[in-house]
Amino acid sequence: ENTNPSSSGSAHSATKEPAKGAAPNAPRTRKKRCPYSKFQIRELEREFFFNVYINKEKRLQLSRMLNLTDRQVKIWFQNRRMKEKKLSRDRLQYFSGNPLL
Amino acid sequence: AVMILRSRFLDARRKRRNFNKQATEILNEYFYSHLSNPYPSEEAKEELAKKCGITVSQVSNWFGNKRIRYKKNIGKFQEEANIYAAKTAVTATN
DNA sequence: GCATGATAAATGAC
DNA sequence: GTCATTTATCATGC
Repeated sequence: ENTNPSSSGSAHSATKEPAKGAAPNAPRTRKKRCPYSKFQIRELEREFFFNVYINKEKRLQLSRMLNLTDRQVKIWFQNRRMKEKKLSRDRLQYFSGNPLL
Repeated sequence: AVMILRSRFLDARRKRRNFNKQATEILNEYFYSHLSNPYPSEEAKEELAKKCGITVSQVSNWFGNKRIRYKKNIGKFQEEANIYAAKTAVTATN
């Protein structure tokens, strides 16, 4: 259910989207947000369960397996850590501010 | 009982509810009276959250959505912009 | 049928 | 690295 746009002809183009060498005035178009597939999420979550911080090696391995760039996996773990922190904050606020139990 | 509360908490997003009119009023007042820089500080967010009866995260979400949706279609918000501009102008003169 | 609140990718400040 | 944010997308309200 996820046709990755990064696989435009080659799945091994390592980590960059804008060509830096040629164009000096690069408009630097922001990469469009593309939701990840269920399979990609499952694998990312699985690794996140084992360690919130991922190694560089495992990161490269995961990125190849999921057809994502190394940068995308890194960003995903950063956002996932922020999500976990927010969930903890909301949990705390929810269970402390209300007279339940 | 705890499980019910917990499950309801976990998918709280799935069942979003609109803010009451008073809260939206307060948020819009702040937004249009700071239209040149609609970025409330952390303290301002906490105060808005308290006055609106919502969380700080909800205040951040509201301003994030409001900023981009306003920027994307200023014309659509022109009417309510004038309303709140007049409202804040009245309160400023009083 | 869009308006609206919350979340998911992606960027940039620091 | 964290973290506020931008942006698109999701899910719901009405």
